[in-house]
Amino acid sequence: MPKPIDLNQAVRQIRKFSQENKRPPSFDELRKLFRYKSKNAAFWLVDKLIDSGFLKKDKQGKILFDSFNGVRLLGTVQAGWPSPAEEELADVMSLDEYLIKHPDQTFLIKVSGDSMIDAGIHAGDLVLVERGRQPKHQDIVIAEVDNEWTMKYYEKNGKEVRLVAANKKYPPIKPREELKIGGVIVAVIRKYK
Amino acid sequence: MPKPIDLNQAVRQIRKFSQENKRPPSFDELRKLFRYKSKNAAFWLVDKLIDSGFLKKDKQGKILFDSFNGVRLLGTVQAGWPSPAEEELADVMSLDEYLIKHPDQTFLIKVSGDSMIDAGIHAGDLVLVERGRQPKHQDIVIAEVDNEWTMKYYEKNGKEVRLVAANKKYPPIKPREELKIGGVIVAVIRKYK
DNA sequence: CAGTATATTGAACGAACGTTCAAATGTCAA
DNA sequence: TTGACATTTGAACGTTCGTTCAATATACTG
Repeated sequence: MPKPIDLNQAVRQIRKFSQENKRPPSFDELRKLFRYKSKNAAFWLVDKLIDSGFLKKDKQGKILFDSFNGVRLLGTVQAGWPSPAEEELADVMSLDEYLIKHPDQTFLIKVSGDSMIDAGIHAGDLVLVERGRQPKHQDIVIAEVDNEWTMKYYEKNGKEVRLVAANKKYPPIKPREELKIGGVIVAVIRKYK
Repeated sequence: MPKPIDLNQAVRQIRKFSQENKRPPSFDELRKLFRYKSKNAAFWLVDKLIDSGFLKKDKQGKILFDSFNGVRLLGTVQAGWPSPAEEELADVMSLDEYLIKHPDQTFLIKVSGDSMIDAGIHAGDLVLVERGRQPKHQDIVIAEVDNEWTMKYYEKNGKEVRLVAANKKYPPIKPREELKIGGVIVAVIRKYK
């Protein structure tokens, strides 16, 4: 038999194509990518990748790449750096899909101020905010207090609701009238450099 | 003239299709999506969206959606909640593309331990690590110290290199021999719930 | 060496693709 | 009412699409 093909590398090439073109390749584009002379060789390759669970096809037979935008998810810091073999097997995860469940109701907002500093949320961080969701006890919310918007812990004991900053400088707030909640923080993102 | 179409809503529908199908729609799929009877109506719509800068086409004429995975990027927390008009105009940003410049060299690792707690990096957070990059002064790196991998600040004064934890509990380390750097932290991600 | 499973070629098919053109529709202003 | 313009229809074109089939090449096994 001819030399067996490296499925992992094939997937990587297809992922690269998809990232660059923002869409999965067609079979003829795959033929060029792998330097086949026949389109059917690509067809055959894709079938093999599907059998191995790397790819899918949609109803029209087009290649469906579940998460061509993403990073490999490895173990923990302590585990240190994995071997190349482990790297290959790592799951690829799209941060967008992982963090954003409801794209229409989710926004990215830059943090200013230090009211949540003890929760590890610094000025300059980005927070993913989902609006229109009912906050639960100890969720971090964006709320309007005295005509100003801030981030606070949402604390509910029985019927009493308090807004608590993660910073001793700021006292807890018991909203007297209606409580305006802009949204619930679902994630924090800090980018360096 | 017939009633003008809502470009913003059109873009939103196309984005939704792209998210669900992991690829941009074809013109015939657009026809169905907008309930046109002629494929050319969709063609015309796309032309208009391109003129307005919402879309592009690639060399093959296929619809190219720059970031159909993404969130709308709004202002700051203090600015509070924007009006619907502002929401429409907000830039859509893909977290994957924003955070990951070199997909092949970037990994997601779960943080254990508290060595970087004062830098707002908690146990359970995810860090994006880029390998094979030369760390600069004050970068956060993953390094091997005494056969253990940890996160530390990389500090370089002249020729002397130190690894400093963001936690007073741990003393700075001056590596005696070679210094094994696993990678440089480019982002921190914390997901709630 | 022959046998066999894997891998690749080449040609062909109907369907879906992006694109074009001419014609028809609706709606507002004059 | 009419003219001007924006939108939609419908049909047609060459091209690329996913898929199929038969034939061939490759490299390991017995």
